[in-house]
Amino acid sequence: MNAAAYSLDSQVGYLMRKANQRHLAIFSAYMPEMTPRHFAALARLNERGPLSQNDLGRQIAMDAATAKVMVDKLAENGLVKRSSDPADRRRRLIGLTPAGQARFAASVQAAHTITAETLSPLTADEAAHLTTLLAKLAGPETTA
Amino acid sequence: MNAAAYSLDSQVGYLMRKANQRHLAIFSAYMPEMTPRHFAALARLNERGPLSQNDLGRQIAMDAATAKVMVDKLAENGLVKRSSDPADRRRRLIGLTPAGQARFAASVQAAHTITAETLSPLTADEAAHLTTLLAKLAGPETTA
DNA sequence: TCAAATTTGTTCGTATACGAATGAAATACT
DNA sequence: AGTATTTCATTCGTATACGAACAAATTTGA
Repeated sequence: MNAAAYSLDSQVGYLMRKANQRHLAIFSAYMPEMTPRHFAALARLNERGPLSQNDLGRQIAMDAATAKVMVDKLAENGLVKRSSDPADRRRRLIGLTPAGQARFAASVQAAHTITAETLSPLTADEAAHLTTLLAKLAGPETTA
Repeated sequence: MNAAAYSLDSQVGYLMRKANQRHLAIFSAYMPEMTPRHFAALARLNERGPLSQNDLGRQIAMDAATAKVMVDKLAENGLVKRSSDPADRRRRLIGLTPAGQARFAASVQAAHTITAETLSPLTADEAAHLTTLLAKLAGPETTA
């Protein structure tokens, strides 16, 4: 491997960083009041119902410390509420409030637009293929 | 668009975040002494020769403030040196030191391994296709 | 030639992510 | 039952990214 032969612009890692940057810019344009992670949390809670804080974190690929900060913020904004789990006193069950459900429902449209806009340089076939390939790269789905 | 129909696990943004997370873990396992951005800077400088600080930042997709911090650190580690541009007194030309060149040369192998490991869930054809698609998503190449 | 606009690099503030260490509670194992 | 291990949530420290505002230098255009 010759050092001169290394092409930064064709490395997956670099391309993912750039593609993700572009995506984040699109996201923030269409959904300025939330980050992708916040939206992911709402989506997951909407999909699966109340989860413990750590569980929620795992199911949207973030560690416990990060999840805590995020849940704090969502709770501040009234989108989520914590209740204690009678079966396990360590746990704090996180669930959507009505406001949280409403916010999620109101944002789904924008989320679809964001995905579409992000994928807009690709044909429909290419977009579908990319999604499939990324899913393989991303690893298992934490379906728990 | 029904809210219930929204599938987080098939959104490009979410998949890219997860894929990137996995990639970062691999990177840090094979090249613990550097971040992907630091390596990108070395690669770019190796490829194109000395660049002004802001230019370097643009060519590896980071803003001026971030580039400054990174260049400071690379300079601390002796991988890069700043010289003033006689033609433009605002500019600080950033170039690889011999140590920087050596570090880059010594890391190229690991970089290839990182890319290969990141792409390991895919066949060779799939990997090539993914790279092509990501390049389209990432936008233009700042070839300047 | 000279005023206006742009570019360069810097600093500051803010948001974000995560590893590691901790104490409390639950579970596993013997 | 009782000890060891694991899990939950929290806190602290550290690294990172970027927008915005700024002064100095350069370029543009009248």
